[in-house]
Amino acid sequence: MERLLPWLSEKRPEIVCLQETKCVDEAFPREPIEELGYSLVTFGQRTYNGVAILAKGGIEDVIRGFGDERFDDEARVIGATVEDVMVLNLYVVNGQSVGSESYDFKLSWLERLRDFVRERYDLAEKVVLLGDYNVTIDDRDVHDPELWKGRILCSAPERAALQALMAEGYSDPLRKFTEEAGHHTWWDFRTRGFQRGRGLRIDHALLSPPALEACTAFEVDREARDGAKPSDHAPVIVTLD
DNA sequence: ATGGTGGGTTCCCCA
Repeated sequence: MERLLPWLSEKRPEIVCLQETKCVDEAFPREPIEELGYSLVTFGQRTYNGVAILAKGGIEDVIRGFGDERFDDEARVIGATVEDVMVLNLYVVNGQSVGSESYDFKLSWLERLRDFVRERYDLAEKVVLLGDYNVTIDDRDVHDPELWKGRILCSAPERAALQALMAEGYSDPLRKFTEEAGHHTWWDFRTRGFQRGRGLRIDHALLSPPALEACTAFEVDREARDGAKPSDHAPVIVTLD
């Protein structure tokens, strides 16, 4: 909250999606956010996971989870409509390491996400599928592709699962503006990755065709990753006209 | 192949 509130005041985004809130809904600190003119919806649990949507406009048609008991005991999905934009906010399973039980769960989870998206959303609408995907799209998202080759966040099956979602009709807006590598969104605390400039791009905002058409800017707010007690992620800011 | 840092809870787990 010490970092979010000043950031909200400075940037004033229309919609903000949070992941890893690690907080039950009853305990969520709503008032300081509402005082800044935002309404919010949350889907949280103690210690792990948790997602929230904040918006200056009205938040409607809220959904929590996939509606599938195999996945919904972990609070990783919240969706809503804000004006003409349908938002799905995701905290994708990390997967720990390639071949682990958690990794298999991650691949199943991504498959379920694809089915959910196919069932729920109309590609003729402005749809934004965003959040911490815990997957790099390709090697341009990796500071050192040789080092990361085949590892968690970069393995071929994870990327294939993300590609399958994108193949439903959702595009990475960064590639509307540039083909260059970089634009990292996450840096590991353990290796002091941010200080060393060794990051990954694992946070994405995938857009339906009308949303992509309306998209006029893409930015990673690296400043928000700096300073005292930062998140290990930097916010991705996508502008739709 | 390993460990490093950080947060939150419990003396360990997850990222």
